[in-house]
Amino acid sequence: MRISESELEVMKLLWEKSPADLPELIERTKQRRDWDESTIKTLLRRLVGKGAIRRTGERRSYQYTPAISFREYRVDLLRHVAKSFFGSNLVEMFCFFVREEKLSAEELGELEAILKKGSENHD
Amino acid sequence: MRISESELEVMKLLWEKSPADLPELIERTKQRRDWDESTIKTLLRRLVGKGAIRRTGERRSYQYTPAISFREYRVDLLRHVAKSFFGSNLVEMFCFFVREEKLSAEELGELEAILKKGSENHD
DNA sequence: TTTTATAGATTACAGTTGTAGCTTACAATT
DNA sequence: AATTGTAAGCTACAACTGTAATCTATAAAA
Repeated sequence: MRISESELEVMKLLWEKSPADLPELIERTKQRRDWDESTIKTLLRRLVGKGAIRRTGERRSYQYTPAISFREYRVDLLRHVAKSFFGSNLVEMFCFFVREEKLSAEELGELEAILKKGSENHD
Repeated sequence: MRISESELEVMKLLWEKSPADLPELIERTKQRRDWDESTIKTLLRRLVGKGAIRRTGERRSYQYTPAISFREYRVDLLRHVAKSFFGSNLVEMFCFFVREEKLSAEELGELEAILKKGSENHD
């Protein structure tokens, strides 16, 4: 189930806060994109069609909720990237990142701390 | 300059080895995708049009070469993902990854080593 | 009860993508 | 010189995307 760029914008609104109804989504969209209301309606409809969001409640006041969580989505996305561009090798992807992104000393420190905490959960 | 999924397949061939000419690309594509030769020609044409690959040499034996390196492409991609899904916060993206991917102890060790080496380049 | 505002449905339309067929020009072969 | 194989060019066409206008039904307002 592929979610397009524009559709993602709507998903993000819902991930930030849901359920939400149309007026609310229209309102919150205005803060970031200059879309006509129709556009939002179309995107909602397509997302419901794709099964990416669920619609509940009564006609005229439907509530929209994401059907996949932000967490899931991000996990899948990173896995896809890892698979598609790093031969599924997560470590390689990390290395690449550290190497290319020239993280600051603080950032590197933070990461080390994270890793340390991570290892504690193992033997 | 957006490169589509199918186009990426062709880019990957070229990133692995280039310059390459059409017969070679057709041959190498057969190993992974069941595409008609026409499809490859179309994708090449579109990629040249988009400026993603360069064409040199004589008509009838053009050589194709990527115009962006694999490295650049991956950097841009990861930055895009970081920006679009982690508020541009690379560290957060890493954390998420470490947290969600349940890396093995060895992998975590590797990463720590990498980070350590990374910090050495800083003061 | 009539009017009005509007959520949601339907239709639109150009650009992109996935996938491929048909045409042309020319280098190599006969 | 005639034939042929095939890069490269041109055309095709349906599905998906980005973006929106128009229509319809109904809850709220007057």
